[in-house]
Amino acid sequence: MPATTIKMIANKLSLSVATVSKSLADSHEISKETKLLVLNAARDMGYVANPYASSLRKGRSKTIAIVLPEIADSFFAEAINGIEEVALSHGYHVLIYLSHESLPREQAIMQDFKSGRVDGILMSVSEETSNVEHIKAVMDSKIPVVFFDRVCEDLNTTCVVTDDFDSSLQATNYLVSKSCKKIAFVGNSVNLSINRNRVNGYVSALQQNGLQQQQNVVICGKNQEESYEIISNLFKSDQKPDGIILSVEKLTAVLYKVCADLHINIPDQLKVLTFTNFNMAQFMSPSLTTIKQPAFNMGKTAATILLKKLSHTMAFSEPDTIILPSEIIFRNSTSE
Amino acid sequence: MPATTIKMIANKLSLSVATVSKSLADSHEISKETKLLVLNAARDMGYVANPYASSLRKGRSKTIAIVLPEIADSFFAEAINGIEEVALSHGYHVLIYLSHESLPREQAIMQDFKSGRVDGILMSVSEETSNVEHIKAVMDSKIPVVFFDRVCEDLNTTCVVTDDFDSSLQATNYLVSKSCKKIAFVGNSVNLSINRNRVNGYVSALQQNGLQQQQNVVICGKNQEESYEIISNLFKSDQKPDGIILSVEKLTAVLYKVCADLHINIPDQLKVLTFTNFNMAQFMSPSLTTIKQPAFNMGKTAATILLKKLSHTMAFSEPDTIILPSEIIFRNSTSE
DNA sequence: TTGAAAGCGTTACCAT
DNA sequence: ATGGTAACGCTTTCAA
Repeated sequence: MPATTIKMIANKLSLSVATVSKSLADSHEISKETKLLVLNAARDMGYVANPYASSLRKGRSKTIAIVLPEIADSFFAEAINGIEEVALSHGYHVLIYLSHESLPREQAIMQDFKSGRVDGILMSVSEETSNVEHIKAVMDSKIPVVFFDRVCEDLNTTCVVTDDFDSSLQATNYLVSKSCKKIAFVGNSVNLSINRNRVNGYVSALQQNGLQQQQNVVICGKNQEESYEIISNLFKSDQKPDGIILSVEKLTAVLYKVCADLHINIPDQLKVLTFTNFNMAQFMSPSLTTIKQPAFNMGKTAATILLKKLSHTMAFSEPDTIILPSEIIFRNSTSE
Repeated sequence: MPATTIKMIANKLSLSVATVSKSLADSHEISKETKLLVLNAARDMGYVANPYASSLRKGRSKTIAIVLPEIADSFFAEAINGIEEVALSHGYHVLIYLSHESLPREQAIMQDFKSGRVDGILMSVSEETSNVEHIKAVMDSKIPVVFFDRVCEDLNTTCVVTDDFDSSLQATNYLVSKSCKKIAFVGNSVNLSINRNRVNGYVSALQQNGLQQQQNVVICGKNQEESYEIISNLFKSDQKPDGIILSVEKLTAVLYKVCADLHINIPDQLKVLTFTNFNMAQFMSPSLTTIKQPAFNMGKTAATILLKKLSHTMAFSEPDTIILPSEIIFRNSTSE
């Protein structure tokens, strides 16, 4: 059964394709009666417009892309939910691309976008993304990009972020108030502004408390095994921490495992908190103190802004940073 | 900067568009020298083919759709990973659609596919999907559908599932061996074959152990709050269970909360296990016994089969059921 | 080996 | 209010 086309409807009703097309678009040039006729025929014949013909002709696709480092992370999963909700309600389709934290992969993905496949892009950059030429190139070809969470601050477009510096500062201060003296910060490399902000918040808090000598920023490994080694070595050094801030959700499992294996009691010997959205944190053993990002809302906000740019009710590259607050949820991993 | 077209390359090289098009497609009709010329020019000019023009002309889009109930579930997130890997490596693009467990929404999504937007569909049906006409209609329009996890068995196409019946049976037997006498099964409505299989496995195990009188299948609510009520009422009835099998990842948090609130000790007073992929189960309190589906592999397998159908190396609607085994991981929530 | 031209299904301009 | 037709950028057939 081949798809119904405008031409087939036109033939059936002895109308021109132009008239049918305009009727379907609910143009005011067309009489009420004709419109009704066309709409009914279209319904009866199961007509659905060919999006490729339409996109080709109109020069836009009603499609946006989400480019993410990964998906098995509760933050990104929730963010996609928010994005999808907005996209759907505006009749947009969503293509998803995973960079898997690889710059070459991200570059290849962006290269494809020069084709005009998507009208706009929502993006959280990969861990390796220090060079941003591939992103700039796409923006130069007039395709708006809105960053969320992992942003490129120097790229002159809208960024939707959370208050990483403040959260990190507040979290560190909290650990200090719980009498931690040697607090380590474990995260990804500081390529990304998000990580720099978190590290800076941590460092500032240490300074405020005269603990700058104890500063200890640890970069985790490429995989769970490497991270396990790195973290477990932490406890064998003379820098042995009594508090840890994790900047990566996945490290939580690793750290809990290290502690189990080395018989380190949380929170007695070590206080732990994690940047994560993960809603079962409350049922972990011990329950995990978290800095919870407004993931759904960040996705929703970023998508709303992108669509606003696409509808030209907002300047193409209006640079702007929107900060949605995270929430620190205190649980047992930080209180004895 | 408008996108480069074949025509622009043709003009620059004083060649015809036909020649350029064939060169880019690496056709044997074209001489080595010309090809090289074209390829270099294309590279220099930053040419990327317009996918909409190409799709319109060729009648296929090199795009597939994933239709899912939700994304904030570790199973689906992992499955998407598997799908994306296969799609990418074959040059396919992935559109994502969330039904949010709503049949009307799923119907609207499927309706759109009649447009030819995608070449094929990977699908896990919504909770409400008892009527499957909308899916049949798409299949009738020659767009292959491959189901994974939440399948429609009577729809005459390939399904990728896990051994739900066996896992459920084995899990139930295990609880019996741990001296549970009143085992409840809490899940979604039995619309879906996946849920029926799990329930049937549970019932069979009860029968094998002469416990059929204690059969107790509970349908959870639409949201966390409703589920909380339903589950907490369970413990106030005379059917008060000493073992629970959860068929839905999200219910784990709810059940743990109920137990905390009602001061029910897991595993002493109640043994619990959950169908989930969730990799932090080992760090929950108590650590959670899980039936872990091969999510990544299921996604990968389903995608591979779909692409095989698309490349016509496999019959369009070759019905087949591929069963990948789940793994039961025994932890403290089921052993005192 | 290369090129001209038709056509994919739609939209939009210009007539009528 | 309706219709003819060109054009979007590409692929493919056929001719040179």
